[in-house]
Amino acid sequence: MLKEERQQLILQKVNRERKILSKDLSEFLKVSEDTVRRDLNELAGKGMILKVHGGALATRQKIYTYDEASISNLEEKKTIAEKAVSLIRENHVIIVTGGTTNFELVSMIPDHLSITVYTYSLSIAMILTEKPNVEVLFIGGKLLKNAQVTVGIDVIKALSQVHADLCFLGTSALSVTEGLTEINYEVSHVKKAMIEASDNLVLLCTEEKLNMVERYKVCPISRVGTVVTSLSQNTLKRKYANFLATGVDFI
Amino acid sequence: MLKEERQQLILQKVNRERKILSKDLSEFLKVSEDTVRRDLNELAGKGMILKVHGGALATRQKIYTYDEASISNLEEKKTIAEKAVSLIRENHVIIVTGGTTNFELVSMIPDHLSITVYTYSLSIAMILTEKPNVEVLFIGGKLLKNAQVTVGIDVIKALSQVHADLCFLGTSALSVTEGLTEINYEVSHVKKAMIEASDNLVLLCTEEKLNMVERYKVCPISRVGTVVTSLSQNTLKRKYANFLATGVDFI
DNA sequence: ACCAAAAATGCATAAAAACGCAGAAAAATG
DNA sequence: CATTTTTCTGCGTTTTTATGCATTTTTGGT
Repeated sequence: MLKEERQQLILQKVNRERKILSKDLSEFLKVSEDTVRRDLNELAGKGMILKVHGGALATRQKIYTYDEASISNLEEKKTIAEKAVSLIRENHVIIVTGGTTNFELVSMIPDHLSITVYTYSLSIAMILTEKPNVEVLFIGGKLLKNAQVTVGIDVIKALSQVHADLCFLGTSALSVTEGLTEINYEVSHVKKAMIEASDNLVLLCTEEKLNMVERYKVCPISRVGTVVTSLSQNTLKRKYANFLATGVDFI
Repeated sequence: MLKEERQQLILQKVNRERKILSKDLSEFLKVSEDTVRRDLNELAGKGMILKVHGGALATRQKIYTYDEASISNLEEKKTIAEKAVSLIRENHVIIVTGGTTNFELVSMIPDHLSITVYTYSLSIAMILTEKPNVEVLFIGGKLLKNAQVTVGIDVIKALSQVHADLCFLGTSALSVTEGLTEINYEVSHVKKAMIEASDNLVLLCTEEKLNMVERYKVCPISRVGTVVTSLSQNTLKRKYANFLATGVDFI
């Protein structure tokens, strides 16, 4: 690997994750920590990163992909993503919505895994360009500016032509009685279409979304195949027995 | 093999594979590494590649963020973008391809301007989410990972339903005899469809792309409405009279 | 203040680049 | 057409660069 190539990778990783350890870089790039340090020194010399003891920090503040430092409950979301990624099998066709939990999910897809991903989120698509064996199909339509996802009739029509094994939905709110609900009207329709297009529905759900209800209905809880949370089975039994009683698979 | 011929091959290979080793080039071209290095030095002198220890990298990198530091010929591109943005009128429907020059163009769209933009580039779409009065329609399809644009039959089909006032195309290569040509086969097809969908074709073209030819034909020069360069009319007359003779409007 | 981890330093080695040169080929010149 | 000049290319030599390892120094936490 060329030195500049390596430095580009470092820069990319630092800017994405806000911070990075020399040790991790050394392992990731398969070079000695010495070399990593030299690279970090050069990049820091150009002001492209901030070198600190043990690694480096990003200097750039404005980034368009998600900035992990600004994701709330990052650890919880990483736990969820880790569980969720284990549901994906070689050659699967999956649909992924937007949101920070799904962002962690696609970041964790291993390099060797060959799958096809449909998505309507710009940031998710960007991350996926780095996965060598993932075929990405972007669902076009009207761009919703705040969420950076496409919506509208074009999206629904495109989804009607799709057949996926799994659908990973970010969750706005989940309740036993109202099922899955959504803040945004247009997004609720797109999610319905995504569910229609998939054999199996997986919800990525942080604890704060449980027992919540939003304005627009997406689907009843019976339609959900699997809910992925960061909670242990014990905690679930203790605090969320009402969900377990619905028969939906919680992992 | 002619020197020029060899350098064309190098350029192609670098742009296609993003990086290349001198050693591999030497073997591939059946010349000494010395000669390869001399070629790389010449190309790097013209800013067409980035020469590094062990080989070379493409100057055209992925744009993840609005990181102006990594854009080559930034000033030239800003000049071009400034001229180009003045062609846009209130309520226009425009199509924009990818590339760094278009990136500058959309960045310069004033906040008050109400227009509709079709694009197939993730980075362009991301920038446009910041423009309050721009309606963005993203053209979905298979994602080309290095360029971060969508291609394929879905893109062509979607474009067949579009009617735009203006089409701003980034330019890979422009010559009087071969017209507009493109490095990537799939992109060449998408560009054809974009041209079909528009009343008026505008090329954003840095000087280094003039009198160059790539493998895949997009359209003859007669189909081009306006070419936007950073050059003055005087310079154009002096150095590029052959283009002016075609009757195409150069600004 | 002590200790483990991280960083700097010096050194060795291999790879790549630069340099100078020479011969062959191509282009220019009279 | 002959010959002079220029360009192109490869080779041997020297210089520079990149990288890892061993050793010493610094740092930050407890």
